[in-house]
Amino acid sequence: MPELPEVETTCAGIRPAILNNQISSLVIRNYNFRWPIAPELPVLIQDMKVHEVYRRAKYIVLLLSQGSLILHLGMSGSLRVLDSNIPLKKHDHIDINFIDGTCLRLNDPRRFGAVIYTTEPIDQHKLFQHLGPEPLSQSFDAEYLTSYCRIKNQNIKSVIMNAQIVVGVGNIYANEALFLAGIHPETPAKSLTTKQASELCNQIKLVLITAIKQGGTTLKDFSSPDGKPGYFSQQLKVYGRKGLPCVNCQTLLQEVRIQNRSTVFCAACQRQQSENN
DNA sequence: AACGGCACCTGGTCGC
DNA sequence: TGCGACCAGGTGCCGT
Repeated sequence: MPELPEVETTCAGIRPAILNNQISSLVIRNYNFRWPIAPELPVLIQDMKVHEVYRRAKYIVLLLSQGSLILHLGMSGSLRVLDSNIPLKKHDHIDINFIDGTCLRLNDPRRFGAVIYTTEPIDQHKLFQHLGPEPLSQSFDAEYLTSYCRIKNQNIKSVIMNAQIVVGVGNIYANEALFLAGIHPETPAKSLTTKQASELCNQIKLVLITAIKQGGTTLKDFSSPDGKPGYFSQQLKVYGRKGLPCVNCQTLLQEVRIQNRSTVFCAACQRQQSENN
């Protein structure tokens, strides 16, 4: 479910309810996430105040009075802000309760997500220290992307999905950005022209910004913390459209698997390059 | 060192 | 209708 725009939407949705709020209790109904949740976590964060709520890559970070709580939604996680007396749904595994009666409830059917407490500075945490720049930051630009393309023996899709190079570009938006930039996903990164890298960089930013404005992409059952769906799915041009006509040229869209992920493209609009730069 | 593939889970869909 | 096979938005880690 959640790629960067979904996490951003979630972050913005929960912030007003929990910023400067004080945690009264933590209820864990299932400890078995990607990494087992520390049994002492409720004691550790009880009575702490939330001083900041922000996103880094696809992680949501709650900066507390002491230390930070790191949340990751994995493939199927979602957070809702509600009253703590609202009945539980299936897979509601964790409640963070606040003194004003607010409850931040984590639902995650597949439990690929994570809940981690750390007292380290976030950037030094093991999960964060090798992360590349944010795609919407100025440090992610054509020159930067080109420099990585030159040294990687991989196709371009794998490069833009590599979190050490740039964070937050998941499968859906990788597919979309490559289509919008007119680049075949299997193009060797090394053969990208400067112009193509520049176009790709711009389209990655554009598609993410557009999706954030629309509240993310609703596939299956993603919804933001207030329960509203995202509307970006209506604008997907290639993802999930294998065999359907290209929105530009009507050529039937093809699918290949890259790193075992569904990769849909238009063979006419995204031609493999035969000549190098 | 760098890369490809696996693993972690549940649930939805598709074909028989 | 039922059952099994297969697929899904992420990503750290393992083996090669």
